[in-house]
Amino acid sequence: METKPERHRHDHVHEEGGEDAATMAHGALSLHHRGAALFGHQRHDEELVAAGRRGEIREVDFFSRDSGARRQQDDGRGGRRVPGGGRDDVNIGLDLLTTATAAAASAGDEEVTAAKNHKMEASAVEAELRRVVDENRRLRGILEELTRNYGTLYQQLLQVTQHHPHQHHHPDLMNNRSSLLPHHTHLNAMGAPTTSTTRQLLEARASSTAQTQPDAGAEDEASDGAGEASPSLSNNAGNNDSDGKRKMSQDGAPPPPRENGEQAASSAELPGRKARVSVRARSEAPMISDGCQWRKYGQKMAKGNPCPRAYYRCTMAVACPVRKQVQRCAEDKSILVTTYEGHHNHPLPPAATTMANTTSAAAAMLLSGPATSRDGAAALLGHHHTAAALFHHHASIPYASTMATLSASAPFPTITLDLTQAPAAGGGLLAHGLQRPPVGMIHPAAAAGPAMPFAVPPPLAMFLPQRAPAAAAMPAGLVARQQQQSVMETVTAAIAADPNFTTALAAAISSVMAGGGAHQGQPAATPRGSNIGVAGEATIGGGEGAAPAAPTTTAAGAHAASGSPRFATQSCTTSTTRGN
DNA sequence: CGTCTTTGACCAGCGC
DNA sequence: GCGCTGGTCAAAGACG
Repeated sequence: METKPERHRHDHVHEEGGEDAATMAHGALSLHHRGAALFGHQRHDEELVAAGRRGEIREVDFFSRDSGARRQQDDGRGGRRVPGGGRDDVNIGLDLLTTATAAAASAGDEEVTAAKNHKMEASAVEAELRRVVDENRRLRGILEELTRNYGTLYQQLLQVTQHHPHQHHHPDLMNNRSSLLPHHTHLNAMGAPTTSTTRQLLEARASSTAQTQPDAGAEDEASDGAGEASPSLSNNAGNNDSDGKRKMSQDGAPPPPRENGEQAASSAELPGRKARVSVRARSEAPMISDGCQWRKYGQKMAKGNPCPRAYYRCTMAVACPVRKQVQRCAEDKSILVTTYEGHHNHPLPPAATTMANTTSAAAAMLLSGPATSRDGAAALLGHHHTAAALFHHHASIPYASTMATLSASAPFPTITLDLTQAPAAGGGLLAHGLQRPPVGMIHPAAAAGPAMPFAVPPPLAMFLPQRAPAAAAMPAGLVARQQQQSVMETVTAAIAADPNFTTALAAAISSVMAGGGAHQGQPAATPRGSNIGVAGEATIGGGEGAAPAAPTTTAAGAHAASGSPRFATQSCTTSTTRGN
C-alpha cells in the first residue's frame, strides 16, 4: 500500500493530462495550469528560461494539435523532460511568452500593449501555478506521511499480533511506535513473522492475487493481514465465534474444545465468547456496506428494542465463520448497529479488504491495548468518563469529533465504533452508509478480537496506542498529529469507499483541499466519487458497480459490493414481531 | 430450479 | 428447576 499511492498518483496525473489535452482547446491557460501544477513547475521554469535564452520568436498555435510535438522538439534541445510524465502538452509559460512576443513583433504598439497584458496574465498564471504546485507538494507530503504512519502502525500491529499470538500484549511493541515511524513501511505482511494461520491466509491470498502487480499484491497482503489482523484471533477462525456452543453445520469443522491451552493462557479472554466489533452508523439502509457477502439466517426480537435483530453469516467462503448482527438503535432508529463476530478465513474483495485493513488494525490495536497497559485498560473500563475525555481530545478534528463510552456491562468484549456523530463531510468516510468515522467504545477486556469486515478509520488506530497512558495526559504533540490523522482518515475512508485507489486518492485530495477552504472545484476528480463525496446517499447507484436500486439507501453500494441485491430489501425494518 | 429470506422451533446460558 | 433471552437451525416460501 505504501508504493501504490505513488503509482496511482502518477496514473492519476496521467489521466489529468489526458483530460487537459482534450479540453485544452477551450482554455489553454487554465488547463495547462492544472496540468503543470500536477507536475511541478520545474520544467515550466526551465522552459521559460530556455525560451528567453534562445530568444526565438515563434508563433505558437495553442489550438494546433502538433503544438505538443513541437514542444517535444524543444524539450529535446534543452528542456528537461519530466520522466514518465507523458505530459508533453503541459506547457504554459513558454508558449505564452512566445505567443506574446510574436504578437508584439508583428503588430503595432497596440498589440505591444496586448502583449504586455498577456505577459502579466502569464505571470499571474505562473504565480497561481506555483501556488498550486506548492500546495500540491504539501498535500503530497501529508499524504505520504500519513501513508507512512499508517504503514508503520499496521506493521506494528502485525508484530504485536504475530509475536504474541497467545498473549495479546506486548508493551514494547506499542511503545516502540515512535521508533518505527521513520520506516517507510511497505505493509508487506510477509515481511513480518507470521503465525501459521496468518501465513495460511496470506498464501491463500497469494494465489488469488498472483496476477496482480507487486504493488497491488503488497496492498492486498497488507489488507489481508489486517483483515486477519490478530493472529491470536485469527487462529480461532476455524473455531471462531459463537459456535462454541453450537455445531457448525455449514462451517464444517466443529469448534475445537475451548479448554485448549490458548484459553488458559489468557485470563483476559472470556471463555466461550469472542470479542465483537460493533459499528453504529446512521443509515436508512437495512445494512451498512462492508464489502462482504452476507446471508441472513435468522431474525429475532431482542429485549428492550422494538426493532428486530437480524443475523447474518458471511458467505464469501463456505466455511467463513464470520457472523454479524444488524439492529436499529432503539433510541434512534436512524442508527444502525452492526456487530461483527469472528474472522474471515478467506481473501476479501478490494472493497472489503481496504476497510478490513484499517478496521482490523484498529481493532487489533484496541485488543492489544490491554497489553500496552493493563492498568490503563482497567482504568478505562472503570471510568467511562476518562475514556470519553480521552476521545474528546479529538473534538477539534473533523472526523474524530466523537465521544467514547466504555461499558463493561456488555456480555461480550465489544469494540463499538460510533460513526453516528461524524459530519457527512465532503470527504466522505466509510462509504456505503458509514457516514462517519469512529468513536471508540472499547471493552478492553476483549481478549479475542473479531475480524472486522469493514474498516475502522485509522485515526482510531493511531489513537489507540496512546489510549491507556493518554488517559492521564494527552501528549501535546499529539494534537498536531491529529490534524494529520484526520487527513489520513479522509484518505483511508476514501480508499475504503472505493477500491479504485486512483479515484480514492483524487477524492481524498479533493477533500483535503476542500477542507482547506480552497476547493479547487474539481468534481471531476472523483469520477466515482459519488461513493466518497457525500457519504451515504451519494452511494446510491454510484458504488462500485451497479448498485441495485435500493430505495433509500445509503448502503446501496454495499449491496453492489456484496452482489446481493436482496440485501436492499431485507431488513431490520421488517418489523416482524416474533418473540421467541 | 437454485438461491436467498422468512420465521417458528429448538437449544444453551443465565438469573432467580 | 423454571423461565427468559440470545442465537441458530431448517422447512417453507419468495424471487429471479
